[in-house]
Amino acid sequence: MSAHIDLLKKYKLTVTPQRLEIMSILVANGHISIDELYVALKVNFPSVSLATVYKNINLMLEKNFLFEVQIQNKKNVYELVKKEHSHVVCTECKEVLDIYLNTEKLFLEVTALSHFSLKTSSIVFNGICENCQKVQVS
Amino acid sequence: MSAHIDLLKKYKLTVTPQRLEIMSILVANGHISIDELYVALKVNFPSVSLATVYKNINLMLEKNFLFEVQIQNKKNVYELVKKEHSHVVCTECKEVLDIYLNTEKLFLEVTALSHFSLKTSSIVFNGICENCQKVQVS
DNA sequence: CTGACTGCAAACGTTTTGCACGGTA
DNA sequence: TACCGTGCAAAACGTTTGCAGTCAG
Repeated sequence: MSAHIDLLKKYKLTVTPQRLEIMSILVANGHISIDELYVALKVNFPSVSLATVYKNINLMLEKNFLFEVQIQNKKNVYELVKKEHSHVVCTECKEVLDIYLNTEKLFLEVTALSHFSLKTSSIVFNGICENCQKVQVS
Repeated sequence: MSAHIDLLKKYKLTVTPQRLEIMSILVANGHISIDELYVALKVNFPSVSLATVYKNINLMLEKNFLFEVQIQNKKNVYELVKKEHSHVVCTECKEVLDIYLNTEKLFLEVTALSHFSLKTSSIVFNGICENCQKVQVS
């Protein structure tokens, strides 16, 4: 897809087949861990190395092309940078959901309390998703 | 301090000199990384091993005696479990501040949007603290 | 053609493990 | 005394690095 090519160029990243595949996998999955990405990449690039995955992830993080989400009791996951948002994680099945909150008031409150000049936030809620709630009842 | 002894017992942790010292360090520092804790422990226990630090931290996390705070571009820090709260981190000097927010409305909003049964939240704000703001201006 | 990316293997830092010894209850 | 914790050394694990060959621009 040429949209992927344009996006890579916009972020000053050389276009390689591996990178395009990484992008497709990210778009398809939303969030993905290093391991999962490596396994998924192997489908079409059987000889890809883990070093390549790490090098790309790190480069993409530096260029602010990717965002890293840290989750309790779970490996970090990575997603394409988009509008700032929060995450909800199921402690049972580990599913990660994007959630768009209006954090304006929260930022004001924290600024007033801390006197920090705030830049970003990392907000993760932990709970049990609808599906896993049903499983527990039955 | 016997309060520390009682607290360890409450969490079903055997009382040892090393653990009491870990608690004192935690109380004195608020939040601390593994390395910092190891260095601080060595002051009074020069022969303490890093393995002991890890074993204690992991045990205390399991017993919900300690809480792990994950911070972007910084090593994890650990704190004694207390009332749920959020954190503000200075991206310059890496200072970590506790902050008590009323997150009730936020929980309701997220519940409505996600249909998760929420348990906990992990909220970290990143910005520049008062001191570092002054430094930048001058 | 030049610089950047890939894949491999080795190196590195962090965390975990097994074991013998010593301390706690 | 029986169990648990400590310290040491080795092992395991995840991540990074250097290099030679290849690809992108």
